[in-house]
Amino acid sequence: MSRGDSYNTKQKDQIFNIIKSKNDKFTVKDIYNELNGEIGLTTIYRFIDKLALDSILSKSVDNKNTVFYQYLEKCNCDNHFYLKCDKCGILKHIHCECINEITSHIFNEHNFNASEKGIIINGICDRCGKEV
Amino acid sequence: MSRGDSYNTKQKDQIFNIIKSKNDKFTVKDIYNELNGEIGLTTIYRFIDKLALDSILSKSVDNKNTVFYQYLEKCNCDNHFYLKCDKCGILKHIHCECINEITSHIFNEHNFNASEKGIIINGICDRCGKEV
DNA sequence: CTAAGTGCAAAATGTTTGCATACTT
DNA sequence: AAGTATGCAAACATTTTGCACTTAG
Repeated sequence: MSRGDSYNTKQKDQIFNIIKSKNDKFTVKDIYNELNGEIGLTTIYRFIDKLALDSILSKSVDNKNTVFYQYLEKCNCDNHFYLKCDKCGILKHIHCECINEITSHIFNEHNFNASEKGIIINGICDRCGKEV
Repeated sequence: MSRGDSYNTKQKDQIFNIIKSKNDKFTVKDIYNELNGEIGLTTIYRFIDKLALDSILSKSVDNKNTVFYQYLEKCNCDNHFYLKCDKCGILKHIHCECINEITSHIFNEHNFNASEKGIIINGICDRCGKEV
């Protein structure tokens, strides 16, 4: 299981299992709490940092300066991308052919490789759009 | 000049002028330093927070947990969007008709309003793609 | 056996808050 | 005059580091 680390440990497995179980955003503290302090904060920081660096997690800040993460599930298909809400930060996983056109246009015309970690398009999600 | 604040002050003007002069990302400290401590850190935090909340600035964290901002210049044209590099965080302002198709597709088919603050598409920029 | 990972306590950093003062309208 | 904004110092929270110890390969 390539996760950017070299040795497999009980701690990494536990942390990764919790992460996989989340389809919403979470913080380092969330993981720590869910483990009832079984695993040291430092370890969680170190491991999550790696996952984010490997683009297995996305990393953001909200307006209260809370740093949060979200699991980017790798799926087999190539035709997928994410919609990310500027307000609540949620990431929505979308399957659609349309992404191929977008990607190649942007690559050819604008010299930008948008495909590496999956495209994330920012905006305002359904739910937040209804508020205010 | 609508900037999400109510009273106009010398400090806000000074801060906003510096921000407008930057076409690259910056941190709160950067602004503070550029002012040689003329304006208190607290004031800068408070004002920049508002600008970010009003989507006049984009806000992100890098892998070293440094929070940085970038000025989202409003231009008159509707056909513009941003490409944001996942590595260096730079935001590139792009004019292209293509964005209209993308936006309306995503809105109609995926129920997501991507137009509110200008689309930001994440990926790997030209320069960073060549490194590694 | 060696390299890598863990976790504590301490240090460093970044951000927010309370409050008295000053400025805008 | 009333409502905001400022800036300092202090409080707070988050993240990183050093180090001795444990575990994986």
